[in-house]
Amino acid sequence: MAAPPRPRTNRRVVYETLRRKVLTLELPPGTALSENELAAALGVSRTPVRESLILLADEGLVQVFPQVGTFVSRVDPDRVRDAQFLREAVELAALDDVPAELDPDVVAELRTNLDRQRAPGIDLEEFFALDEAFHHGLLQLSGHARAWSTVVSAKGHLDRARRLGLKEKNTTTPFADQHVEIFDAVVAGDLPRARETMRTHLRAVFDDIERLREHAPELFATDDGSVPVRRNVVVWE
Amino acid sequence: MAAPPRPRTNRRVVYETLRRKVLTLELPPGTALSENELAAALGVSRTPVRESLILLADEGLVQVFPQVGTFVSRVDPDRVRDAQFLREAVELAALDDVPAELDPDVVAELRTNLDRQRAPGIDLEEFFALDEAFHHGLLQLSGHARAWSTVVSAKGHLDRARRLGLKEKNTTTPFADQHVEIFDAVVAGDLPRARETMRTHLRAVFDDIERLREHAPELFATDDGSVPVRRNVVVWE
DNA sequence: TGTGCAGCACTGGTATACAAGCGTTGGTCG
DNA sequence: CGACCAACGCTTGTATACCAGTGCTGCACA
Repeated sequence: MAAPPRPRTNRRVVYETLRRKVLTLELPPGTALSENELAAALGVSRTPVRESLILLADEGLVQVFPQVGTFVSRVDPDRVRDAQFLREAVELAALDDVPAELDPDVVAELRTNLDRQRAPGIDLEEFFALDEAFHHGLLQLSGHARAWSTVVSAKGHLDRARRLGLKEKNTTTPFADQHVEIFDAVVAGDLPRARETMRTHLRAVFDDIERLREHAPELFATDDGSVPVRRNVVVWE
Repeated sequence: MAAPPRPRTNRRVVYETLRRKVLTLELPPGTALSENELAAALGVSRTPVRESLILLADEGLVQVFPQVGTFVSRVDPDRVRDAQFLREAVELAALDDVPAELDPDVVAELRTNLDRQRAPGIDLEEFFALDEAFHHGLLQLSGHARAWSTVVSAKGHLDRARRLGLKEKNTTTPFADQHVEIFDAVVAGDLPRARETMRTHLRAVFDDIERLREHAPELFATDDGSVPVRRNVVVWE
């Protein structure tokens, strides 16, 4: 038995906390993150905070400017495209490897998942969690579950764009329906339909970006090489 | 102009040094890495060393066992498979997006690259660098150059397996020939041949693994959950 | 009133000190 | 001779101190 021990170090806690807040937009793009302030707020020293920020910077979720500051990165449409390309490539390739005999446990899990996705008035974050689990489950069917973690690490910008899109639309129904269609096609062994529906499903994010850039341009990166700067603000003691 | 400043901090230097030594097998799988020893050897403090190790651990190139030690990870055949799957998915998907009109600059670069690959008695590490540049160039042709960095981060185990295979075979010619065939097919617009040759080319690594595991089992991971332990050794002062 | 410059507050990068835990090791006791 | 156990040395995790660099701020001066 090779149970991988995941010690709950402060670094892991801080990393997961910050990553969640960035992805859920609780920390909006452009927010200044001071290592000292974060450390004080989280009740730890700078060390675990700093090490977490380094990992987040490696994922592109934050940007570190030495001697200036650390900032939640703005959503970069180029990175969204890169992540979408990678994700689509992986998920379509996985569909090609789905065996004729499906793992019944995974199939059952996926059915339960899809039912929950269509619960009326579902919370947006809960839908996202189910969405992630659904796509992860599809990769499981093809025996490529472990490749999912790499995709997850790479698609931070993509996830933020999708959240922005869903918040604006305020409905998850079309996506849940597409999930059902993909699932049905996989179960039926209809590979071409599964591929085509998946491709359409994954490319939906592109429909939103341009409109979103008009609504909230401050959340998106520009290519003018500008960098954030510190601002002194009045503090009410 | 958005020139991304890449400050040459100690952390960056240490990270790149360690990563290179792990990938080139100069630091063989299983090697114990002491933060203190590395810091002393590299003439820096523990901080940049430690931060580099955290990044390498995130890539799976080293494993950190709290209060026990840090070790160069053994080549994990499962991870090799995962990375191969991801890489193949990305590179084949990129071939689908190659436009009819190729960027002449990139094409010229690729030609020069291929000539160098076939230089007699080429050094193995130089061949690897050209190999990487070749595949990166193919992604450039399809406009997905940035996705390469994600693939690079994910394929550390794969690269080490390929180096082991090439060291054993002691010839790079077949791979250079495959590169030429892929390139010719792309230039000729023969997508099916490009895809098929690429697939064969990328899957060659599987041919070696089983044989290598017999030759040098200590370089490969096992699934028995065993972890490295420290060994006190006699030192001749 | 406008302008320039010096100081200052804050940043992340690095070095160092301390804490907690594991595994060996060597001695002691049965 | 064998088994246990306590102490030690090394590990990584965390906290803290110091450093160089950056950009704002407010005063001095024209």
